[in-house]
Amino acid sequence: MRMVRAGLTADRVTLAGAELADEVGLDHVTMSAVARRLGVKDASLYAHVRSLEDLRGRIALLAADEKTIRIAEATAGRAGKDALVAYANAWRQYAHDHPGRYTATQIPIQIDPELAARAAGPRRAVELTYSMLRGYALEEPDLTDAVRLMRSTLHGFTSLEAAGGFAHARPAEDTWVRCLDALHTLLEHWPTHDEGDPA
Amino acid sequence: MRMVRAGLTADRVTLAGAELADEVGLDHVTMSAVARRLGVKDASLYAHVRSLEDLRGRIALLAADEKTIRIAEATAGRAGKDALVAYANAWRQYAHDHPGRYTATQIPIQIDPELAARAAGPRRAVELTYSMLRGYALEEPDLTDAVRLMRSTLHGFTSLEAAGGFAHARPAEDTWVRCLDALHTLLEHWPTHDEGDPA
DNA sequence: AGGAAAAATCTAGGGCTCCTAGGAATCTCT
DNA sequence: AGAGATTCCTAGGAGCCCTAGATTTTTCCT
Repeated sequence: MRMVRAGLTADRVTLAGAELADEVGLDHVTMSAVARRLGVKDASLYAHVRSLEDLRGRIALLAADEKTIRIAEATAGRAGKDALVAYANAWRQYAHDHPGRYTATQIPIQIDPELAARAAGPRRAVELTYSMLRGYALEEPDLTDAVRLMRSTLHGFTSLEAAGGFAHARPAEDTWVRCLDALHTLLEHWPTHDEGDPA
Repeated sequence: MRMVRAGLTADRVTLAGAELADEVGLDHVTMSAVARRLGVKDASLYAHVRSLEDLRGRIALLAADEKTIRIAEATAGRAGKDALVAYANAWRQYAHDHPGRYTATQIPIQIDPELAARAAGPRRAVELTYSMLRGYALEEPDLTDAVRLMRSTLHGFTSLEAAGGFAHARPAEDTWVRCLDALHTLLEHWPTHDEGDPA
C-alpha cells in the first residue's frame, strides 16, 4: 500500500491542536481530533508528543509566546499611558483572536521542565511588563505589586468577557477603556504608603 | 440480592461532584468517579443528572451560590473600605477553600435555563456588589464599570494565584493587601471624565 | 394489608477516547 | 543498493459517557 508521510513534527502537532482549540474549545482538543485534522491515526501522534497532557502544555507555551510577541510589537516605541493602552489592547485582542489558545494559558503549570526552559515566553513577558511600567515612578516592591495588579485585571477582564460574564446592558468595550483610564491614574498615584482613611 | 438504595438526588450528586472537584480538580470529575464515590454504578446517576455537562453546570451554580453567601455574610453591616476588604477576602478565601468549585465558576455559561432561573446566586451576587460599592459616590455608568473592574481584578488575582502565576519572590498575600488599597483609592477618585494627560 | 404505580438502581452494551506494543513502510546516508 | 533510523500503521486493552431495558424497592391507594 502506497504511503505518503504526513511530515509530522511536535510543532506541527501543537499548531494543529492550537487551531482546534480556537475552533472548538480547549477541552474538545483530543488526540483523536488532532489526528483526524492531520489525516493521521491517533497512535501516530505519540511519536512527537508524550500525552494529551503534554500537548496541552505545548499549546499553552505556544500561546504564551505568541501573546508576548504581540504585546512586544504593540508596545515597541511607546511609553506612558500610550504603552499601557497598547499593552492591554494587545493582550485582549489576542484573547479574542485565539480563545482556545488563551484558555490554555490559564491551566496550572505542570509542563515538562526541559520544555519550559526552552521557551523564553514567560520570562520575556515579565520583563516586558516591567519595562512598560517604567514610565511610572514605582520602586520595588510597589513595582511587583503593580505588575501583578495589571496582570490580574487584564486576565480577569478578558477571562470574564470570554465566559460571557458581562451582561449586555453596557458594551464591554466602553467599560474596557474606562478601566484602562482607571489603571493609568492608579499607577500615577500609586498609594506608596497606607494613605487611606480607615472608614 | 438485597439492595439498599443510596438515596441519591440531584443535589447529592452535585455535592459529591463538587467535593471531588476540590480534591482532584474539576476536569477529573467524571461520571464514573462520582459514582464510585457514592458507591453506585455510573448509569445510576443519569436518573438525577442529564449528563456530565449538566453536572458541571450544577457544580458551577452551587459554587456561585456558596460564594455569594460567604460574601454576603462577610460584608453584612460593613461599609466603605471595610466592606470592600471583607468582600474581596471572602472571594479569595472561597477560591482557596474550594479550588475545584471555583474553577467551575469560570466555565462558559451554557446551563439549563430552567435550572439557572431557579438559582438566585448570580443575580444576588450582582446586587451585593452594587450595594457594596454604594459607599463610593459613583453614578451610572461609572458604577457598572467599577463593578466590572472589581470583579475582573478579584477573579484575575485569585485565578492567577491558583494557577501558580505569581513567582515566590514576594508573598502573594502582601501584594493582595496592596491591591485592595489601590482599588479603594481608585474607587474614591474614580476618573469620572477623561482627566488623564495623553502622554 | 394487598397490590398497582412510580421511582431508584442495576446489567448489558455500543461507541469513543487515551495510550502501548510491535510491525510495515519510508527516508537517509554511505 | 543496502543498513539503520524514522515515520506511520494495525491491533488491542482499559476507561469513560450514555442508552435501553430489566429488576428491585418504595409509595400510595383502596
